[in-house]
Parts: sequence; C-alpha cells; structure tokens
Amino acid sequence: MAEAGRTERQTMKTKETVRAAPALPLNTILDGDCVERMRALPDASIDLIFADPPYNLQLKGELHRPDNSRVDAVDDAWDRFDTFATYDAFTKAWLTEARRLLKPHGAIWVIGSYHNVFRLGAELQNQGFWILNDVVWRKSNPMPNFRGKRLTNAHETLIWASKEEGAKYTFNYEALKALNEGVQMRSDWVIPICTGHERLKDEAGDKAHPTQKPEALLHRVLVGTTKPGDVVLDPFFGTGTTGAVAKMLGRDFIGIEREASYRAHAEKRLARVRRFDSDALEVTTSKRGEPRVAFGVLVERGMLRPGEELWSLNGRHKAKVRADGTLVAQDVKGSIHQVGAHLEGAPSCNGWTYWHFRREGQRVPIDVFRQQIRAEMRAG
Amino acid sequence: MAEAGRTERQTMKTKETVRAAPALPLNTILDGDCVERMRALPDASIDLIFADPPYNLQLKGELHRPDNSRVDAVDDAWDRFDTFATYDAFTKAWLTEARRLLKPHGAIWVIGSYHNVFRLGAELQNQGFWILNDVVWRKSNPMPNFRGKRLTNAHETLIWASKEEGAKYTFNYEALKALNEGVQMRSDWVIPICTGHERLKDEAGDKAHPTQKPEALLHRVLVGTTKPGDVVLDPFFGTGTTGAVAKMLGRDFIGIEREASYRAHAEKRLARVRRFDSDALEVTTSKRGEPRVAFGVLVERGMLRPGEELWSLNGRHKAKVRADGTLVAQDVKGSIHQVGAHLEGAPSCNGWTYWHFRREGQRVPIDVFRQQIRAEMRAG
DNA sequence: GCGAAGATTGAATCAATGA
DNA sequence: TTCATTGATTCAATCTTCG
Repeated sequence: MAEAGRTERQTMKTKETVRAAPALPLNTILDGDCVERMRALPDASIDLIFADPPYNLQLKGELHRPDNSRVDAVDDAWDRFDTFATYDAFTKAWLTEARRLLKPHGAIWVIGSYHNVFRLGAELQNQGFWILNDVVWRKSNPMPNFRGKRLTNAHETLIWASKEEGAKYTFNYEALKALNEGVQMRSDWVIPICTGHERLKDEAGDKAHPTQKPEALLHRVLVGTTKPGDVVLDPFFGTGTTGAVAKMLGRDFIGIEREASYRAHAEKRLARVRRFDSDALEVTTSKRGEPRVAFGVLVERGMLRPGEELWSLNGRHKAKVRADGTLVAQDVKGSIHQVGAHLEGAPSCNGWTYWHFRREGQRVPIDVFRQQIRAEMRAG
Repeated sequence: MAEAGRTERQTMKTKETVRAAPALPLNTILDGDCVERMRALPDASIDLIFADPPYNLQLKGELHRPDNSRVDAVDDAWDRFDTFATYDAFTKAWLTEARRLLKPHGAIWVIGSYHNVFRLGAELQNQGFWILNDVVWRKSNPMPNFRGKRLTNAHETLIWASKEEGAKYTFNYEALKALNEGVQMRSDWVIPICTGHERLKDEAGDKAHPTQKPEALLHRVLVGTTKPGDVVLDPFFGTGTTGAVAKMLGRDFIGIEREASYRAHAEKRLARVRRFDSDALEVTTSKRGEPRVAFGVLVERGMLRPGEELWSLNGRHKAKVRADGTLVAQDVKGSIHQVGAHLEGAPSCNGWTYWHFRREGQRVPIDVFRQQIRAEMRAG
C-alpha cells in the first residue's frame, strides 16, 4: 500500500530528481558503514531517526562483583575511540547525513550516557537541530555500583530534536497522556532494562548484543512522535529493536548495521514480529504499591533538622537526628527502625510510627511527613 | 585555626608566591564578575565547586565575540553559531578558573537543563575533568507544559566530576546509602522544586530569584561529596542556597554574585542560618576508614588458637590456623585472603567475611573478632 | 610501580526445590 | 498441580588503597 503510493509519486518527478531520489529500501536492513549507507539515501525522505550510537565507554580493567563473579562489560571494538576528537568527528559525520535525510518536519532521537551524550547534544545544537526535550530513561533495575565508589548509574539520557528552530514535528500529546494514566507525559520515563524473553541470546546462551534496548522505550518514542506509515531510520540498528517496534506499530523502518551477527539476529527477530491490530495498541499500566520513603529525605527537605530530638511513642526514650538520616541515642546509632528496636529491646520496630517530634507541646508521629512526601510523589 | 595555618604557611613563601596565595575570603559573598573574582583566588585552594551557571544569557542586541568585536546582524546560521560560540567561550573561561582553584582531590558539580548542559558537559571533558556521574534531579512538582506541544520538562541534569582521570575525590558512600533506605544512592534524585517558606520573596511578594534551587538538593550534594570543614565555592551564588546549606552542615563557603539584589537577599538569609550540632553532622562512615587489623593479632590474643579449624562461608572448605597468623589448607598456605581466593578459584577474596569459626554449632565469621579489636582500639 | 589487603551488589528472571 | 521459597544468573561500568 505505502509502496504503491510512493512509486506513483516518483513517476511524477522530473529526470533530475529521479536520480537523486531512488526508492527507499523500506523494511530492510542495510549492511555496511552507516555514513556511507546514509549517503546513498535521498534528501528529505525520513520522518524519524532513532540513533543509539557507540557510547565510547573507556573502560579500563576487569570488574568483579562482591561475590567475585566477573562483570561482562562492553569491550567491543566498535565502542573504542582514541580521543574525544575522533569521537566528535564520527558524530559530526553521521549527524550531518542524518539531518540531510530528514524531511522538513522530521525529528531525531539519540540516546547516550554521560560518556557521550554531552558531545551528542552539543553537536546536535551546532548543526542547527532544535532540541525539543531531553528525556531520562530511569532504569527500574540498573546494575549496582559494585565498588561503592560512585552513585549507581541508574539512567540514560535521550535527546529529542526537530530539524531546526521553528520546524513542525509530530507529537501525539493525547496518546502519551493516555500512556501516563491521564496526566501529561513527563521527561523522565521509568522502564526496566531489557531482560528475560525479550533479550536475544546466541547459540551459547550469551547475550547476542551487549546493549539491547527495551521495546518499551521504542514503543513510547514511536507512539509519541510518529504517525502510522511514517518511515523510521535507525543507523545503528543492532539487533533491531527499532525495527521490531516499528513493525508492530505499523511504521516502516530502515536499519543500517555493519555487524553480520547482529543483522542475522535482527532478521530472525523481525520475521517473528506481528503488526498489532489497531485496537491492540492499548497499554497495560502496572499499579505500584506505595513508594518507599527514606527517613533521610525528611532531613534533606528540612521537615526535621539535624540535631533535632525525637521522642518515642511512650515518651520514655529520645534520640537525635543526624544529617544523613540516621538517629543517635545514648548508646546506639542507626536507622529509625534499628534505634527504636534497640531501645525497646524488641526484635524489630516500625520507626515511622514509633518516633515523634514535638510541635506546640504535642507529640506528632514522623509518619505524617512520610505521607506528605508520598502525596508529592503521586502528584509528580 | 585553619586561618592561622594558612598565614603561617604564607610567611614561609617567597615573595613571588605570596602574591598568588592570599588568605581565602571564607564565608563571604564577593561581588562582581565570577571569572575576575576567581582569578584573584589562589591555586588548589577549593575542595568543592557547585555551579549553576546562567543559560539565558541576554545576548540579543549587544552580541559580542570573545575578542569583544561586535557581531553584525547576520542570518540565522551565523546568529546561532555566534550565540553558541559566545556561550562556549564564557563556559570555557569560568571552568578554566574553576579547575585551577580546585585542590587535586577536589570536585565540581554543575547543573543545567537541555539548553546548556550539553555544552557544559562537553567543555568539562575537553578541559580534562573526569565525569563521575551525571545526576538527574527529578522534580516531583514541575511546571506543566501548558501548550501540550512537548513533554513536561520535569528534570534538570547535574554533572559531578573530579579534577582529572584517576584523581581521588570525596564520596560518603555510607551516608548516601543511609539517606536512601539502606540501598545505594542512585543517579536519579526525586526532590521538589523550591516553594513555600523556603522560596525567597522581595518586598513586592515576587520571587527574589527566578531559579532558586531547593536546599534539599544542596544537602544531598554536600553530605555526599564533602567533609565537614571543606571549602565550597559557588561562582553563581544567586540568593545563596549553597552557602546556606554549607553553613548548616559545617562547611565553609565562598560565594560570587554580581547582582546586588541577590547578594542582599543572600546576606539576610545567611544571617538567619544556624549550624547544626557537630554530632548531628557526623555521618555513617565506611569500613575503609577503619584501622587495619592483622589476622595474626587474633591468634596473639587467644581469640583463635593455632591448630584451630576455620570453615569457608559455604561450608565446603576448611583450613587450619597457624601461629604466625597464616592459614594452611590441603594444598595451599598463606594469608586468610590468599587461601580463600585459591580455594574458590577467585581473583581475590576478603578473608574476614569468608572464614568462619564454630561456636556452639554455629558458624561465626572471624570478622566479629576484628570488630572487637577495633572497638578496643577506639576505647583505648 | 607492584603486590597484597580487603571492600563491595539491586532488581528481575528463571530454574530447582519443597510444601 | 499449584504456590511459595531459594539459589543462580545477569544487567552500556569510565568502580580501591596502602605500603
């Protein structure tokens, strides 16, 4: 259907433009270098580009977990660049082609981590792309920081940009609002990393690709910023998450991937994918339980001050709040639960209902602050 | 005290260096241009920099190149280039001074939105700063997107970086873990925007500063990445959130702010702030700071006897204690760590938590003896 | 610079086990 | 058979410090 429409349009073009505008290789995976392959595609032919370029992680030695198992890191040749200058030149080259390929009302998504995303974002701006949002993919199950030397790296960043300032772009506001329980979709998306059945494995049972993206992420991108029938280009196709989700959602895709083994996995995967019935696009939203609130957050927010005294339920014990959200009593320090249990000689203690602060002569349980924070979290 | 120490050191210096190392203007707000003011401060004198640079530079109408030549009216492309170039030059200038001011084990935090954070991050990397994490401040109560044309912009990005690759830095792992319900602090922080009593207002009741940061954000930054007594510099001080939280937490600060009205608000605010009790500022510490204990000391003290058998964590291996504090198993002898690693075929092993002795049918880790000795050392 | 001590993990999937 | 529990495994990682 879409194929026929395109052919018809082509026949109406003049000789000069026909040469510059060959038929698009829709729903196929092109092999080879992404810049070269993009060069062969016609100007202003693509509605959306989703690009997950190498992150240039710069990992050094081996890393082991506390149980001594080895972390299977990204050590592929395609992720190694000598210098930032080399990486920047690579970024500039593929973004230049990407911009040429975009229709005037097209848009681009790129994804990266702190290793590369600042360079991606700066080059997007340098080339005249107009950033619409940066989006944080908050991983519900990230890999921990095993050595305890930094924060757990629990997110990646996406940048969504139109071709230039003032250009139109597709944004399905209501669809995203529906995906978000009836309130505006925010710039932070909580999505689990790709595991389980969705994660492609090779014959040996190892992961087929070190950085396979979850389909839920692409689902949100494509539902939110493309229309059915749009052409989506992924110049770093990998095992084809973009293509798989595009096919499910009734969008056309073009993939470029130079690693033969990734292409093979992607081909097999795409053959299995079925396009959704249009009424099957409803989303399942998982109800979560009440979010956990750390006592320390009350201190950070100034609801309780470091040094302030808390009183036990029965008024017999008191403890002092510390800056990191632990308590210190006469002969013990620890969490609100630990200190309460110790003072009562009990095996456990719910610190939230046990500890009280004083306001105007009254003892008030600290749990009122937790409820307040939860209300804010729900609002957000 | 610190002041005295500095003076003493100065008197020992030669004439040339005295001029370059004046006493630090601790706990004051300097007025004027941040780059000029930073130039007057001595090398390697600051422990932490927190910077919230402007991104809405009012360039329109008086646009000048870095060399101070005026920019003529030009087409959009030139305008765009010059705008970014000017912003980049500004960023480069203040980051260069910032890096010079940092102690070798110092660190920097910068905060920005998608308008400027990619340029900040790229320039940090270009100058040789080593990014430790990017952190997402996820706002629980962001401003909605009224036009429904984009995603609700619900976060800002912070970048935490050390002075260079391999440099030490302060990271209070256990304190942040305590602040997060006992699990590792992640790179996404949920904190409300600054409203209510905390939000400073002018005489007319309007907000005193357009982008006042919440104290909770600075609380987490300073608890997590500074020590009491550290010197914290904020080159874009605004209404002084950094200074206020630093003072509460027993850190020294230096602020730079060119707007007189912001300085006035900050001065009033700082006068109101009370420092927390010093025992409230103590923070849960890591085992890494504890003194080392030789395993042989346990044998010397008779806690374990030569010839006594120890069992591995999983109960599969055993080894015998020798009088010199080494272990001997079937085919290997050496330290508690070496023997454990060998038996498990692991690259390394923490013998303190791996090896257990038997008491009344129970397996108890030898680490309990180490803790006992450490307690004695603290008491003695 | 090198060798050794010793500090360090959260959420989720899936298979095996037991009730 | 079903369900709860336990253990093994895995995830884009710029992941130590002291003598």
